[in-house]
Amino acid sequence: MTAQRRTLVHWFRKGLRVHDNPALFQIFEVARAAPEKFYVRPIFILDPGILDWMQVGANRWRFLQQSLSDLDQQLRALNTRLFVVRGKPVDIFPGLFERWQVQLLTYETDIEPYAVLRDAAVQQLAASQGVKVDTHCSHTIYNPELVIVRNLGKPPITYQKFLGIVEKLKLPKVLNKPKKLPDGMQPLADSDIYDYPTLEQLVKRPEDLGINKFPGGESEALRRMEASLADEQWVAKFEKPKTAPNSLEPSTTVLSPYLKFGCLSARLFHERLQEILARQPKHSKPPVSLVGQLLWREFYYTVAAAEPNFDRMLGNAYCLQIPWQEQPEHLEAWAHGRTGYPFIDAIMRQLRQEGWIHHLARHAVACFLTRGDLWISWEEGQRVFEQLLLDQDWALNAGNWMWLSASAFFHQYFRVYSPVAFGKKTDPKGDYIKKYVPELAKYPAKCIYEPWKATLGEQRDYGCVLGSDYPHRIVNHDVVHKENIKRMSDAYKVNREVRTGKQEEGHEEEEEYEEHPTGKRKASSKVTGSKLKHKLLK
DNA sequence: GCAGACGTTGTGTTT
DNA sequence: CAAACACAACGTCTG
Repeated sequence: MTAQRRTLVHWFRKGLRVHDNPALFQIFEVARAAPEKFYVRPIFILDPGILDWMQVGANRWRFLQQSLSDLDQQLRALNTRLFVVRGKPVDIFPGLFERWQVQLLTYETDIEPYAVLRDAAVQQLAASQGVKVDTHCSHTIYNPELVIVRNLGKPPITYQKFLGIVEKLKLPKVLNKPKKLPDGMQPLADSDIYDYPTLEQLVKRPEDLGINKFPGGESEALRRMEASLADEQWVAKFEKPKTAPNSLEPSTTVLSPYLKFGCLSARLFHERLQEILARQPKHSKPPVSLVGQLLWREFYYTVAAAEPNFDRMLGNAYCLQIPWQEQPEHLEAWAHGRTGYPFIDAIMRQLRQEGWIHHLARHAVACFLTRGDLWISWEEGQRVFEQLLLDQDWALNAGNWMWLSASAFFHQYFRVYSPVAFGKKTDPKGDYIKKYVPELAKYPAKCIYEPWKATLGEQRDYGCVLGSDYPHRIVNHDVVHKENIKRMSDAYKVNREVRTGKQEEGHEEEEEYEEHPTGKRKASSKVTGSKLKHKLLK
């Protein structure tokens, strides 16, 4: 072993891939230019600090484990391997920099507040130890910071405005995977302490694991992308609102979990889509097209990059202040698929079992939890999704919850999804319900979406009596959704008054607002300022 | 400052 | 059976 060799480190966080990975690519380029001078160590840090920041359910732990296993395989094919290190980055790096004689550290940038703080601290450590750090923006097609600059310092808050900005930006050059390293660049003396974790090490509650319908990893991501792209007619015609939320097999690509972890490059997927569309003169367009779906992701990343409180109502510049109420029993019923609304319950059970539900299914259950029926804060729903979704993504989860609760980006709060009617359009017989709420399997089409319409005798015949075999509905949608529209109207009025500083005609006593606990997350100092503003709402 | 157009994905009834 | 409309009416952007 040559003692003088310095080490080149690429730090994987998201971006768990070797294709189109500029920060990894850079390490390989530098290494190949002077193979006798360097060792190469691609690392992943199992950071226990992440658990203060977010909840990760068993299915997503498994997805991560599979992604790391695949990543190690990809790297070994390139004549290196994955080095997994356990601990907090700020505790680990000083020792690694020293022991490995690190010369260069590269990583992909991330806009999530936890990552921003973490990375700033690591940058500082690196600087103090003379380690050069290079970062690359490759998780999104467009750099959120650049989009904000091009919109004169503020993120665009409508999709159309966002489109107008990014249409003028140039597209990134998509990279292949790097060429194999020459022999001898892998340090020899490493034991198995850097092996990627086993399933048993990561999944603390194996009883929570559902079927492994969407295995993690770059190989599976690319396979899945190719499968989706194979039917070019389908790609060209794709319109998201026309796909079914309750088909038994997904009606969309299910590439979201792979994009979330960066097993698939959004930039590569975008490029491949553009190639196909160039051959298909008649094709759908954003916001409904497949490219449009990628751009929704970019949109939320851009706005979220400008607001550290993007996942909260308080102190969030984009979020309307709405007096949601704490209702633990209703929340619990919703989260576990026991609302008594079969369509809602089927969706929530599919989510818990499989870790993925269709976008429109998310609409239905999110509307139901918040402005539609239960009047519970979108933050509560966000937390449940955060735990259960394979594709959980900080910016997208928060952004979509604000959208659905009409707290930001979407404002037509009087458009309420019916937990009965919405699903019937694409699954009139209720096959989807029968799969995920099997106790209702014998219910006929005429009442499977509204089992309370069956008489007690019929319920016995169908082998499922409400109140004992399946819950009574916890609210009456026809009644509460109208009350909630009124509440939304009142809340919007108060927000307008705060915004304009004027009181409107016919102003009446406002509902008392009780602050609800925000869980583990500590309120940052930024919250305080807007709490003042929030007081004004009373 | 203001009117009008527009906004990925509502429902239920009428024509 | 698809399209149009009422429902009661939001915020953002543009000219």
